[in-house]
Amino acid sequence: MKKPSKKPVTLADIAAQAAVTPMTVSRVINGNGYVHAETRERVLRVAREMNYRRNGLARGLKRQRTETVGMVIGDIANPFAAELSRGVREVLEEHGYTLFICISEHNPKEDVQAFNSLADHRADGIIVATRASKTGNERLEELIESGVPVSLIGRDFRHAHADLVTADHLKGGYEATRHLIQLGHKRIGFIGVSLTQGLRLRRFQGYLEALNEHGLTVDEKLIVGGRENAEQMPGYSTEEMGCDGMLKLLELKERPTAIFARNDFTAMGALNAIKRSGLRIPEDIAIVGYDDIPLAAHTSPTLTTVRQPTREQGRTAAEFLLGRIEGDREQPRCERTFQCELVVRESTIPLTEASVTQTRKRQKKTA
Amino acid sequence: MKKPSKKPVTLADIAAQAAVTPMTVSRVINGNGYVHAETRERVLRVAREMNYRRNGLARGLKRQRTETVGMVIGDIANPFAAELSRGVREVLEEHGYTLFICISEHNPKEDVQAFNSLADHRADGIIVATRASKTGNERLEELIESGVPVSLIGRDFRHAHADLVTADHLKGGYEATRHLIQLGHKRIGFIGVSLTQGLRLRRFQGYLEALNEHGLTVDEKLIVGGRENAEQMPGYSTEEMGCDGMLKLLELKERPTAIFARNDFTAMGALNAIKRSGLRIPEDIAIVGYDDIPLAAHTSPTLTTVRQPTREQGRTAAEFLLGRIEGDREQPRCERTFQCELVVRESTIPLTEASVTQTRKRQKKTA
DNA sequence: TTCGGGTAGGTTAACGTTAACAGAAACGGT
DNA sequence: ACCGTTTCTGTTAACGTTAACCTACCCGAA
Repeated sequence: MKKPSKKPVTLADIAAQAAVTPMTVSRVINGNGYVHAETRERVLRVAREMNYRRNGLARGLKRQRTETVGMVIGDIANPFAAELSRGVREVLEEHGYTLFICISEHNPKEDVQAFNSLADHRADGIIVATRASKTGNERLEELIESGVPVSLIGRDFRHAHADLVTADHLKGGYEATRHLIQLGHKRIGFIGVSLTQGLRLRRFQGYLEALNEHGLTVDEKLIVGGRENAEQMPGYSTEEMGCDGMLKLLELKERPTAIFARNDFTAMGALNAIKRSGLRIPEDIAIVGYDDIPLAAHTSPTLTTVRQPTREQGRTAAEFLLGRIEGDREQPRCERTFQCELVVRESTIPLTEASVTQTRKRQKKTA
Repeated sequence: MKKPSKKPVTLADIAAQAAVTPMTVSRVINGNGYVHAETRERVLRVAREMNYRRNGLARGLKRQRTETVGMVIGDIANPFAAELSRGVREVLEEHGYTLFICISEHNPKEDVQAFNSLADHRADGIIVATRASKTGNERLEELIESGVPVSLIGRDFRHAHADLVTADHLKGGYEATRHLIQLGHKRIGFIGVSLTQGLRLRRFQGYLEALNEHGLTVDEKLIVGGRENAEQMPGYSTEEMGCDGMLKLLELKERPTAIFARNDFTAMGALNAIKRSGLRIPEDIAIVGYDDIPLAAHTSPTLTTVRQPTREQGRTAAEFLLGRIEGDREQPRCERTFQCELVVRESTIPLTEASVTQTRKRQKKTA
């Protein structure tokens, strides 16, 4: 006896069928208040039979919270973002919240739209993992000030009432670079930023700092790959950036002996460009990536990279957010910075005199 | 004069401030009905000053639609899913709909939860891009029958009132395999399924069909990699599956001369396992992947693979869904199957007698 | 002058749920 | 027998928005 019901079943429908008031049904569904065992059974049976589903809109409207959290991500295909979202979900689920994800495609306009959508639909809080932008930050500030709980991950933006989770990429970049320096490298290229825009990228600052502290001069020709408008270019992937950037570096008269790439995808692009040119890794050129994506352990050679505790960052951001949602929304900012860890694999080995000479020979051949 | 307002601003607040009724404010905000130009300006000014944001819950409750679409994805880090979601978003945005994404982590239970969350929050429709499962399909059927518009992508499940978009993976798998056969390969391995479970995977069926049609026997020893419970194993990535599977194949007395991998990640895992063992690609072992993810053009050697029109699938699914939402929800199923395309790159070349002998020699050395 | 139609706005009542309160019955202790 | 407490259920009034209906004015045509 199934009806091809058009309108969804409401509490009132169940109430009528079970000969009680909607309020009683509500109590049964939510399991609060006193309801006689017999009544409860009857109501539950009817609800099941009618295939009842609560109306989250009405419920949210009345209760002034939706038990829903929104997360804004720049790029859905990024394993880093994926891992973050797993951490977030783990925590939210434990507390009965649902996660809805919005994608901004690294576009500030879409960023703002995502914030608005989530705010309009009254998500109880928002986790933001997109890169900072002027318009985005402005809108975010308004939201925070209007009382929406916000938790930021790795976004270069601070607000007294928005929590913040980051990893220490300055140190991460520093240690990656120092690792190469300690292996004997003096000409270390960086792929993935333009010199003008790159200063906002912490890991790049770390690179510069390491060079300076070890008395190496920064050679602008060794810094390649950041197209200013790369983010607007659809389909211009970061591995392409790594490949293109590396090719540029290989054309130099004085080639770098080591590469620090902005992230693992860029590193993999560079890695393949190097192989394609007939040079060997790590003997001819060493390479360090960033993020330690799963694939980094499965390239050949496997990739030395910098790992950040990604899932933990997601978990922490979610915990901060829940603290704000269920506690004092006006409480001062919680902030936590995670440490990164250099993971040494096969793509970096000490630079020996032998390999240097060998490189010179090859260079002549190629030229 | 900013107030640290706790409660969000409502139409009534604006109405009071602008000396009109909430209804008039509603008309201004939504731009329908007659409102005097002066009044409109005044209301808009007040709304802006008070930083008004419509309450999507109340609005949705009253209008019985939220202009929101949910999409359920198995794995957020998958470039294929990412591209799908881009296509979906493109279309939705044109029509003023917002996309919320739920992740099921390839877990049927989470799948059902995602369906429920979206239905409870009254998304106007749901796009499902997760793998079929018993519980998932059951719940989906209930939803569809209760009138929720549903559009499926590549899910092995049919319903008279749910639209369906797929690519012809049977043919894709067939052509990938035939390509290898035409290159002269006779021992072609498949990585990524267990024989028992694999029959549901269309591309694997295509593989079997191609072998049969060309008079090659299917050797069970050449089919590896599908752990029955791989999906429940957290952190067991598909590239790991490719690597492990390949290692198993390399141990065989009679090694395959070509590999067809379930997807590009698996192929990359296999590719690196082969390199690590000292064999060459494609001379010693040829390899074909599936999906044509961006990285496939940047491995070394670049990867021969099967491309499916991913973004188009997303777009079509979204168009079907909107047709159902804005048109007749009971209309018969729309169905569209896209064709796949073999993309030949460097990882496959003709198998020559020379390379066969060479392989034999190497095999002796290794052994 | 009357009438039709466009313009400008207000009034009412829902959408589905639940917080808050209220009434009544049942129970246990003195 | 009486009173306080626990159990069970019902009533009312919101939450914020908008569809539907209604009133009133103004303007030009008949």
